[in-house]
This record gives sequence, structure tokens and C-alpha cells, in this order.
Amino acid sequence: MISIATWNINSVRLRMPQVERFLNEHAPDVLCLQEIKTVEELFPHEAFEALGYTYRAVHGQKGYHGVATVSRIPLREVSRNDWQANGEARHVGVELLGPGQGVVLENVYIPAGGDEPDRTINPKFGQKLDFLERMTRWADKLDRTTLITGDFNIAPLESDVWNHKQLLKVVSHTPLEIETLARFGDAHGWADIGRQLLPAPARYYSWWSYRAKDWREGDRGRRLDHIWGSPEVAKQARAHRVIEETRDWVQCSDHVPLITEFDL
DNA sequence: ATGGTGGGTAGCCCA
Repeated sequence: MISIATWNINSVRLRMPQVERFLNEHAPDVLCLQEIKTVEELFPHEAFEALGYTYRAVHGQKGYHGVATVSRIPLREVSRNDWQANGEARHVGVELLGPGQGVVLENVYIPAGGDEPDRTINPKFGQKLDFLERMTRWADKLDRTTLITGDFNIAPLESDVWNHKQLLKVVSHTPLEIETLARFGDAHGWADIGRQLLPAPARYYSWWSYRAKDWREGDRGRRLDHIWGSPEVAKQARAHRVIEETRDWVQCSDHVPLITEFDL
């Protein structure tokens, strides 16, 4: 059995105590982090090594974005895609070398897309759609067993948001983003493993805004974080958990971790 | 309808 976690940590250096607590309490084999907000040289390598997470692939950037995959099972970095061609660190790909040998694990941080869902007045929204289109062309050519996980910044299903009608014009849940994500899904026949194990219409959120006084009040969440996979590896998924408790921790991330277990 | 909070950085950007 292999367990794989994903967590948008919103600054790994600030939140290393919370990461350590999560690893001690849940001990996933692999942890995919997004928004590490640091360069590789300042990544807390020693703290991860002390916990047994001695394998890693860190694609960092100063101050913004940045992704890292850390692991206690062997893996090696195989790719860093720049789907915007603008130098932002939003992806790192690894290949599992021990348990799960041969599986490719892609860690991605899709752009948030700004506030206005109209590319003519908000370039960030256009960049998000373009990023997805380039990912789609990339996925068309995939010929290996692949998992892709991370912060997709899109909540595609009605039950992925606290209020479907109210969010239809809010970036992350607009029909255009959902259609664009669906084309990405079709490009490789990806299975949405999270929803496979926690089927709609079950409540399923991974992010709650910092701007609410009490994140539980009204439960205004969205499922922005995902784990998708090639059909054959999706069949090996056995369990999936949303670790909501971290949203109550002191100085928490606005995202919570997802953990998926595979029979690999 | 609006603004609300948070992180990194360094004179605002991003989420």
C-alpha cells in the first residue's frame, strides 16, 4: 500500500511546524506541496529528512508559487513543465522507483486566475485557461501510468462548492473553467480519484477562505485540490481522506490535505 | 454590494 498526500501549504517555511505535525500524525509515503513560496536553497530539507522524508523534488521560486514533492519511498525527478512559458514554478514530475515502481506522479499548481472571469479585462483568467489548454495537449501524448495531483483551483461539480448558483460567476466554478478542465480530463481519460472514492453529491471541500471569521460558519468551502489518475492506477485506489482538522490548527493554511491510498 | 484575511516582500503582488 502506498499513500500519497497533497496540500497547498501557502509558505512551507512559515508552516513547517504544521507540516511536521501532519507527517507525524498521518505519515503519508509521499507529500505533494504547492505554494511553497521559496527557492530550493531555502527549502527546509533538514526538517523533512529528520522525519524520514529523504527523497524530494523541489521546484521553487522566490516569494510566489513553487511546488515540492517529498517522500519516504524512493523517487526521482523527471520533469518540470512551464505550461505558461513565463518561468513560474507550478509543476514538478517524479517517477516512483521502489513501491509503485514506474508510476509517474505529477504535482501541479494551476493558476488561480484572478477575480474577474473574463480574459478581455483580466489577463490572469486567460492565463489560467491557456495553462489548462497546454496541459491538455501534454496529456494527449501521455503514454505512462500517471497520477496528477495538486491545487487545480477549479471546483467542477455542483457539490464541490457550498453554493453552486452563487458561485457560477466566481472564478474556480465558472462553466468555462469547468468545460476547459473537462477537456483536460478527456485528453488522457483521467479518473477523478477523489470523487471516485467520495462520490457526488457528498460534501467534499478542500479550501475555505481566510476572510471568514469562522470557517465552519456556513461551511463556505470549495474542492480546489484534486488527485486524478490514469484508468489503470485509478482502479488501484483504495481509500481517500480529507484532513479537515488542519484548518483549525494555529496559523493554518487555507487549504487542507488530501490523502489517497493505493494498492501498488 | 462590498470587503473581508493572509503570505512574501520591500515600496504592492498574489491568493
